[in-house]
Amino acid sequence: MPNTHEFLEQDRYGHTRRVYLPASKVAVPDRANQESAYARFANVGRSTETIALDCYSMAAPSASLYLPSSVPSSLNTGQPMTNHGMHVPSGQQYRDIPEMKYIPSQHHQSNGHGSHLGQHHNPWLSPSPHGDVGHWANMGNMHHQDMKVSPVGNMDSHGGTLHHRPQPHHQMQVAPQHWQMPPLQNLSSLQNPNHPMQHQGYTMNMNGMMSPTHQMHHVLRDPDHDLDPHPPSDEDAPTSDDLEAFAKQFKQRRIKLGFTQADVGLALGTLYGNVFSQTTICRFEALQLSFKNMCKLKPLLQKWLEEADSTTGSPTNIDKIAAQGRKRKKRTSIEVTVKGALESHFMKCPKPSAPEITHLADQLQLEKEVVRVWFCNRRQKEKRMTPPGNIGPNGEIIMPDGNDDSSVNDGSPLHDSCSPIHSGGGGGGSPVMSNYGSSLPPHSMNHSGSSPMSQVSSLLSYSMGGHPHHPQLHQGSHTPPPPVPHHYQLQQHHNPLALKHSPPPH
DNA sequence: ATGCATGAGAA
DNA sequence: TCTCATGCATA
Repeated sequence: MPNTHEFLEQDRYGHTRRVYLPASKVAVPDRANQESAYARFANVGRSTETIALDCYSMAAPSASLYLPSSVPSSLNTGQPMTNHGMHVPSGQQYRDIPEMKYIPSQHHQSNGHGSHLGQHHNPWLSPSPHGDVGHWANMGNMHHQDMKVSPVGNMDSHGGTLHHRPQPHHQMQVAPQHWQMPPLQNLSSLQNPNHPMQHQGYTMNMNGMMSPTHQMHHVLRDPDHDLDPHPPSDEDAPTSDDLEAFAKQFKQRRIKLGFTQADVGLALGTLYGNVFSQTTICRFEALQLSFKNMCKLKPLLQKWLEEADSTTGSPTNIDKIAAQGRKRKKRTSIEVTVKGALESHFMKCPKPSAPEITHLADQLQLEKEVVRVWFCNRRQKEKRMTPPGNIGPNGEIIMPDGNDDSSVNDGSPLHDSCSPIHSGGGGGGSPVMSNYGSSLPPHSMNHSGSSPMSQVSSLLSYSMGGHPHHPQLHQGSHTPPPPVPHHYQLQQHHNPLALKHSPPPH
């Protein structure tokens, strides 16, 4: 194969595969902005809605009957769909680049960023059919009993009430968007429009919506049909590949059908009694959920997809649930520099003790709680983003640096105490995501002016000098990471190319 | 799409 | 007090 490049690709779950790409495809994507951790999926990237819009124009006519909330009125007017006038991120036009995922980095690093390092623990690795995963996966129907959010319970889970619309739902209201007025055709069969409380799903089980006629669809019979070319395992214990494939396909279908992530989340509630947020759907598509979580959601989404696929043209009663009002602590915005310090600290000690947290909080002038939560989230993020083991150029599995804290992500409890805040301890940090992302803004380095800043500075310098065992991309060797300037995470995702630009080992 | 937050359940 | 699933709010 003359003009073909061969790559070893490692999926986020740690599986490797060989990939051949025509040289012509091996080019730097012009979507340098691709920020998803899983940008490798052509469509799994940014601008979901943008894509949706673009795709919408291609959607079957019937799709218009659905008029998802995200579809601009122009559609109704029968105007051609173009990006004009829509919020299409500048210069970012969706193009169906089917295999952007194969654009490798210099180090066979196919993964946007996560690929680094190995972690012992990998929730993503082969789920045991009898383990959690199996449990979830086998839920088949996914009854609410297993869900935290029970059909009824979820109503108040946020301290709010469900406002559902008594009327026949054919107006997916997401907001007062009058332009979307799906035709009533068939509505009658959907449900009794007169049933004020047919809260589908909430007070009963899923299914409070599809008309029998719709349910009859064969699709329901054969879940795998046309969904996943992958074999059977799907329902029982999805493999990481299954999940990956499904997520990808799900997204594509969803988009083609013209639904937004939010639509889906709500529909799930309507259909099966479990409402999910846009966030969750988004994360599912981006494979940013835990393996177990993915397994849990998959059947639901699969079902939804089947329904949606089989009912195109007829309106589902996608009720929107009014945003619940609950007092939530206002989201604190942590300064970049401070974040850098936290990140730095995290590298050395992903699981600081209470006193350490307090100390840190003091230094950074943050609430202790904020710091605590930050670490929790950071750990969580780490788990989600960190693929299992890294695969070297030769295909061998690279384990995390011996030197470090294997506690991270190995499923076992993290070491409780990372050495105190003092330098020296060669980092037990975690091989974290593409810290190659972007370097800290210049200003974060110099000037140590006021309080937190000076503290930050010291923290920074500390970690820098101390060879943050920075982990990322040990591409294929155990060789100690090159002295990289503290690239705190800072948006690894925002610049996938950064990875590609990372200094070659040699 | 993602950062910070909440709350349930487990340790 | 942690992990985990999840979501509001926001970039």
